Amino acid sequence: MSADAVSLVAARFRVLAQPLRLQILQHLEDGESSVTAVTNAVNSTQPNVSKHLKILQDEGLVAKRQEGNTVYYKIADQSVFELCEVVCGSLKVKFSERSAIFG
Amino acid sequence: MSADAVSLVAARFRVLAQPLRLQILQHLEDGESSVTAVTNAVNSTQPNVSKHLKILQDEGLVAKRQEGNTVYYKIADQSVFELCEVVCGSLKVKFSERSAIFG
DNA sequence: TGAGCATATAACTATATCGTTATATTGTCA
DNA sequence: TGACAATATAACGATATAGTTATATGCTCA
Repeated sequence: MSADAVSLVAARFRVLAQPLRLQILQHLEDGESSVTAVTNAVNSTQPNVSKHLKILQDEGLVAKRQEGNTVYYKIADQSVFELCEVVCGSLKVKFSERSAIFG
Repeated sequence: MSADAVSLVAARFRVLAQPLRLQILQHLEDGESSVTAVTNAVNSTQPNVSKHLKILQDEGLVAKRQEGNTVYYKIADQSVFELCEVVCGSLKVKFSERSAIFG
């Protein structure tokens, strides 16, 4: 993998390296949702959620659709959930190994 | 996924969200390597590489072995490469879609 | 048209992270 | 033992990011 490719991969990971953004993605997994609905679901403020949604959109992970004056966001890239599953599997191993150290 | 789990998953992504750390992992994919060898391979400084290796080890992604006064690191979690492949596939789609916008 | 709602943006603060330089630690070997 | 080599740690400066508050934009409907 070239240095440029490595940077882009790192950038993708950085977008995912935020608990709130993961929560937003998790919420959107249930289907498209307005900004207000997302805000309530993740228990944050509207401007903060709006900013995070923009970051997710720039990365191509979500897409938006406007209807009247409300904007609906939805998942645009299912790979996110595949990534989370791989990480969860790895973390499960990691912590069970460390737990085993104490018998 | 619980809020605690989300935080741990985000932390894993954060560790991977660093070009230099990805380069280090990429180098270690070829087999175990001393700190000096890694330092040369990724073209950085010894203290910087040492610090990044510690972060990778704390996350369980690499393991170390000491022999004399040189320390050898190796990959301890192959899931890293699976993650990179998934991301690469996703980025390929993302950029080809954006490229298509311009015909 | 103008009031009100939904969303986006701007400005700011606080915190975290990267890389560097300097130094400590630990092991080898003459 | 003492000098040197390999690695780790400490301290620091610079940059980036998250969250907040305030405000702007844009749509709807009375």
